[in-house]
Amino acid sequence: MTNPTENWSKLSPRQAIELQTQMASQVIQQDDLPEVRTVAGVDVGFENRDTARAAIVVLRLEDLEPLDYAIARLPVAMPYIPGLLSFRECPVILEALDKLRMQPDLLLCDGQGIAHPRRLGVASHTGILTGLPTIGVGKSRLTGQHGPVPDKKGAWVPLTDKDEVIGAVLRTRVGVKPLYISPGHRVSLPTAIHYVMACVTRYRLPETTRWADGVASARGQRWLERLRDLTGPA
DNA sequence: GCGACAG
DNA sequence: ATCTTGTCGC
Repeated sequence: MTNPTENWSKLSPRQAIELQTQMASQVIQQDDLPEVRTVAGVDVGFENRDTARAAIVVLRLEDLEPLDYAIARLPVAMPYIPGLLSFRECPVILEALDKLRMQPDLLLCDGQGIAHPRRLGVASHTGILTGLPTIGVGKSRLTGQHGPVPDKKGAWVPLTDKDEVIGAVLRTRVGVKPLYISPGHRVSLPTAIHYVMACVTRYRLPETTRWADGVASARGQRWLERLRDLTGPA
């Protein structure tokens, strides 16, 4: 009854776009976050055409060990339209966040933050809705342009739109496609890059995303067993 | 009008 | 996102 997303399914694409433009003005692109002790990753998977499943896993930043997790399922209310992803995924993401026993200091989302046509990708939108500091971690580009990224771990080049820097294209591992990092909410670009790299070990994706991906995906049972083991049930 | 287009 | 096994390469 107080869920800000409950009427989204009635929005036309044009109304959704208008709402994005409006909400984008609330995004804070500067650092405004507490001392980060825990980082969470969130991902949304689809069990079928009309059921979304969100998985969130909270890790201790220090050693990247899982501390808590939550899973939520919800009927899909909107189709996938490039640029309007958050209207499809935010409802179930909020549901999963509610179930967590421990709120994270920072949240890494699949997809873009401000690297979006109206500067309100799913990470920024989630940040505005929850107040949490967020970072967008995209596996591919939505908008913006960039030059070649040096093939060295940690190397990055700016992602720009006109004269504005909207993110970074970051090489998290040699020999693989780079990631598209952008501030979601209450985090600057340098800080976003910093924390993403702090969560990267030997894989392309940060551990936060790897855990969330594993659990949200169809073959998530395997990951769940490990989680229950490390964090306890629920 | 013609492409591009997160998950 | 999802449908899906093996396979090429560092």
